[in-house]
Amino acid sequence: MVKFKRRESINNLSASLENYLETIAVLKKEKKYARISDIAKSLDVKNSSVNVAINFLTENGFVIHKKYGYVDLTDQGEKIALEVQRKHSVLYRFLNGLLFIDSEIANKEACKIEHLVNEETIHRLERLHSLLNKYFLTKDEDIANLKEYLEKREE
Amino acid sequence: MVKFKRRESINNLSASLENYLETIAVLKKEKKYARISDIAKSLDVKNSSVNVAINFLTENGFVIHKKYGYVDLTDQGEKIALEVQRKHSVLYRFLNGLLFIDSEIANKEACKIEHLVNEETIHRLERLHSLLNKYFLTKDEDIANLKEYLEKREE
DNA sequence: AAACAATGTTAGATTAATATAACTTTTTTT
DNA sequence: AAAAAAAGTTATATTAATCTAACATTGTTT
Repeated sequence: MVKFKRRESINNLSASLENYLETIAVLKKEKKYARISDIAKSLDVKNSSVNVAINFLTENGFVIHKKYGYVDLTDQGEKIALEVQRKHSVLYRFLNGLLFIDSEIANKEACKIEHLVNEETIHRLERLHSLLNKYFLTKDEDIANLKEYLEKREE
Repeated sequence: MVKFKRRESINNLSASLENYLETIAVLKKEKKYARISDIAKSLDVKNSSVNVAINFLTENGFVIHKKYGYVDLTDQGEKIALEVQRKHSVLYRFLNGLLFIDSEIANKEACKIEHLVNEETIHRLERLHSLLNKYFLTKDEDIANLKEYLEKREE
């Protein structure tokens, strides 16, 4: 059994630990609570792995968890979960809604990128997307043309 | 001493191993050859770490290296190095040249993202960038306006 | 060519993240 | 309420990637 330690990423948490927080937030929204096994199922890892991570997150003030009980986020944990969710959402919408990347792939890529880009980058990506939507993609025709252009390979 | 194994990422190589290949390609372009210690310096890791990685890459046909000699890429290794370099370049130009992210940060983010996005995503990002350059960012004024818009926080 | 410096290699240790397997607690079923 | 199932916990093992430290080889200087 190895203890987790803090690492890179904005809040000093590893991608893996950020994922645990994000997943707890999603589960809480979906079913009002998050159990160890729910988290394990969502992330496709074993209960024991979740346990180790949750112990670390508990000891460091990101989640609340007493033995055999539900897992909850502290304010600090929730703040990070929300930040990661926002990054995911902006990235997903950019990839799927503007670049027309297949939704499953867009989701997977967003999942990975969300842990390693700065908030400022996300902000500017979001601004670019909304600027284009507002001024250059007002008609269905514009959108169809963009899609066609992006998919083209030759030239 | 632990053996490397193949993992995710397009070509089935981990981000770390892709980085070694990319670095070798860069060094070869810069100084015509790549030594273990050059690679270590570039990646800010120790010689011994480079050695372990290079042994794995040699055994699996990505690089050529005999004891105490220079490191070279096989065709297979070079192919991957070029792909990663292309991803880096598209990502960097998008982040720095279109989103106006500070060049050092843009470079760091490109370095991380380059190992986990599909070629198709890179292609579309490049197409979007060149489309915008061609039709909507022809005057210096347009570019300045975009920069201002992207940086804005309110509203 | 001997001495020294630089570079490269190897073995073993460490870290983060995961898994397996045995065990405990809680929940559900009968 | 006893038995069975489900969920949670713990210890130990494994993997990728790195490090330290000892050692070997090569290159450079005198």
